[in-house]
Amino acid sequence: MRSRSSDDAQANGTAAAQRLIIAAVKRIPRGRVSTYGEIAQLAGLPRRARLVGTVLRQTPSSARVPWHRVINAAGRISFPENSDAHRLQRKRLEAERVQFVAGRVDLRRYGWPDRAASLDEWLWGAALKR
DNA sequence: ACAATGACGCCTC
DNA sequence: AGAGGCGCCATTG
Repeated sequence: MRSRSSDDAQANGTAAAQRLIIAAVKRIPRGRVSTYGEIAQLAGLPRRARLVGTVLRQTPSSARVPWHRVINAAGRISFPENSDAHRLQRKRLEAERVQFVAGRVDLRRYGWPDRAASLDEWLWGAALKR
């Protein structure tokens, strides 16, 4: 009985971290995106943004994890523009109606969870903005 | 065991 | 706004 419940507490050992990260990514709603850092935060692993990428990289496509909904804090896809991975991710996001403007996704609009940088702007948004 | 790498992020210029 | 520098930290060589 490998009582690894103690590991889970800290989620230091990567096995536990991996589980937590995958679970967080699965929560991202269709048509929305999240960032590596945000997912790490949600998984209870602050400061481990890079680990999120590492875990996703090691996760086989058969796991059916919506990895394409994870982008970087700049609102950009973290794969080289001219790579197949980049094109695939962008294609999948656009298929979910996530819009790209100048190769970038507006996190205020598609970001998940809702990041009301300014509750005021979220409430009054368009109205104030003009 | 040590050094390099990277699906990152934040702070400065 | 964009680019560079540095911190973070698990994985790789």
